[in-house]
Amino acid sequence: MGRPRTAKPTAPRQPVRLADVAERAGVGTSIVSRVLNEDPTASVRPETRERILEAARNLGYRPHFLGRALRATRSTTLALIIPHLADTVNAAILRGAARAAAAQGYALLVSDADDFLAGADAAAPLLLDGRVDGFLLAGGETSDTATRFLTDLRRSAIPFVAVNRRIAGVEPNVSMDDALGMEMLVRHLVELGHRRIAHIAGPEEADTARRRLEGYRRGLRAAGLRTSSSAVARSTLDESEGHAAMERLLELRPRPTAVVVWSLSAAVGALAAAREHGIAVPGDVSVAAFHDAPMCEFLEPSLTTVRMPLYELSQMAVQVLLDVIAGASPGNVVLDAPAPSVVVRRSTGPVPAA
Amino acid sequence: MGRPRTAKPTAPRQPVRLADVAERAGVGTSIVSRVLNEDPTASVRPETRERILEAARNLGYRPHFLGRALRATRSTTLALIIPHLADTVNAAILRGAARAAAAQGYALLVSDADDFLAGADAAAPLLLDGRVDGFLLAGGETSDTATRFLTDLRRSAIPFVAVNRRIAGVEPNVSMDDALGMEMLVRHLVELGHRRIAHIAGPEEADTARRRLEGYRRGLRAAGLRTSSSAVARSTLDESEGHAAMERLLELRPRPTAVVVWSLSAAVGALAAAREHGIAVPGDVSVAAFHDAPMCEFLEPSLTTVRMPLYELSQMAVQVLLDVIAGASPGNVVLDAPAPSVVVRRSTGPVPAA
DNA sequence: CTGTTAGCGCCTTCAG
DNA sequence: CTGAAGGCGCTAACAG
Repeated sequence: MGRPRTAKPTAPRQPVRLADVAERAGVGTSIVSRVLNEDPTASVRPETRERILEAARNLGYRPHFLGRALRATRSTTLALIIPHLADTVNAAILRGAARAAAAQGYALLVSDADDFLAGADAAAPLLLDGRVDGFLLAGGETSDTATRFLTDLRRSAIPFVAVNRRIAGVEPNVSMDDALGMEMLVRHLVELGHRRIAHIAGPEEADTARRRLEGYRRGLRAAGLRTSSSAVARSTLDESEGHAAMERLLELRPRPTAVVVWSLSAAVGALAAAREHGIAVPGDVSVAAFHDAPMCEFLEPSLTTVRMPLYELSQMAVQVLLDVIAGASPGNVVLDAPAPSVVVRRSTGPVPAA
Repeated sequence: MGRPRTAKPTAPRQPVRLADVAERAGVGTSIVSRVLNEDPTASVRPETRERILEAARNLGYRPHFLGRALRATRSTTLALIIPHLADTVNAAILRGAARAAAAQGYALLVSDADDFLAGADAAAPLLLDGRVDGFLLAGGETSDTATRFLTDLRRSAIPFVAVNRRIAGVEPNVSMDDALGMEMLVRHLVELGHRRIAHIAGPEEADTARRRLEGYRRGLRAAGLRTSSSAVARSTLDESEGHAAMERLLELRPRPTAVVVWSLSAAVGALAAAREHGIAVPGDVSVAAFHDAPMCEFLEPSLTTVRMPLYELSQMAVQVLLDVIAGASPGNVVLDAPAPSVVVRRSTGPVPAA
């Protein structure tokens, strides 16, 4: 009776369903549901409860995700849209988010921002149909497709949180004090006696890049240095662009005695450029970079950086997103702990004598 | 009538459902479904079809994922379990998988292997309940929890594919010829005249490490070098371990004139170790690493590597997984295109005179 | 204390 | 050519 149809090749789709447990325990499905979900409002005779639990155990029952999600109109799934997964920084964000989400019982869908937003027609719909309870938007770039996606997203009323990205009208967001981090790096150099401090900045469109540039300028002003004396070269995350930017800065006369770089990867390129041109680091020019990683210790020379609380950032973003999903309307969050810290290594030193 | 209950704070859960479209078009839900899904078996009066399409457009209808998935008992979702997301190699796998999955209309769930397998009690159940159509298992490590998870997985009959990981009984898997890549690296060094070629190998438990070690030995044998003369130091993916391993190798007498390293990150540490000990690369010792990345160009010295088809690997893995889901039983796949290629940079050179 | 019932949103026979 | 109805697996309201 349970499953007729002699031996048709059609296997039961779900090995064991709630109803199977109920039948086995000789009760109705609803108590089974309540017992298994530990519904506190329901009181069940200990004996029945035991029978149910045992039946479930024997049958190896596991609630079917889709059935439950459909019923609850909640998918317990979050999506992270993130660019440049190969970059350490973004990898850290992904890892933090995955962990935080898992800790709260949520699964995490990942989509490459470039693909996702570029092929907005193909990928985006995938996620916009109740598949996901909320979005984490990482990455600082603004593009047409990104904006279009945001419009869709807002219209769809799916909660979202921007991570490390402050864009007018995109709220809430969770970010760090990038400006402060950069300012601290500048201060470190100022304390070493540097006055001509240049900056390899990121693309204008990246708001993290803008905030770091601002921190750089603030650092100069705080030291009483005219920002007009500042030298800024643009780069992307690519090592090769950092390399090219550094070459431009090294041609300036008078030459800067220190360079702060907006990203680790660009700094790797910058170090190489100095080397190739016979410029000693830190003998002739000091170099410092934004964001820390294990690798920094092993570069030549080892690289002074400012370490930012990336992991906490991403944990916090998940938390805020879950709050939004729960109905809260938190404002923007700027993480202030742990504070950025300068990790001094060999790439920065006193101003050269000359 | 459509939605009574005056103005209760309960908003309609789904903005617009199939039924809404049907009502608007003045038809039944079933034709709407067929039209929207372009069911070829159904013939619909062009006029009705038009009315339906227009209604859907006007209302901004989008099929609800959970409803559809429940009905189809398919979630069009894949999960990737992957370790060390911060590592370039794994980032590449993730990216390839995300892209390939998206291209096929699948979403990709990501879970950190360490967390996932460690907290098998917490995270794993999340994915084992119809939430996911198949698993991609990346990473070469074998651990108790990993094995336990595999057992669960097999029992649950959810399709899976191992990526870049060959473990007895875990099939199908999609992998590359790591041994060949390593052998090519050794051959490159042999052609430069090296005879004392050492190896910084990965952990015994990592099967990629084992295969690379095997390739290293094969390379020596092919050159008529006694593998007994080989020197192998163990390391992990950490730069610091690569550093330590290199120091051990540099103490050997006679000292090796070349070192091939099982991973990029370990090689970064190895380069630093040589530098610190005043050993010139490639003047005194040549260094070459497995796997390529943009960064390699900018290290000091720039690093000779072998480039492996990681992107293709991961694309292929998705394809194979989808085949399995579709009912095929493909065997193990070893990717042979594009073939590994040695990228010669400055870290390898002729044998030192002495 | 426990069972019945009514859907969540969709697709798909089966009738008309 | 189109509509009505049933059910994917689960939970929650309402009866007993």
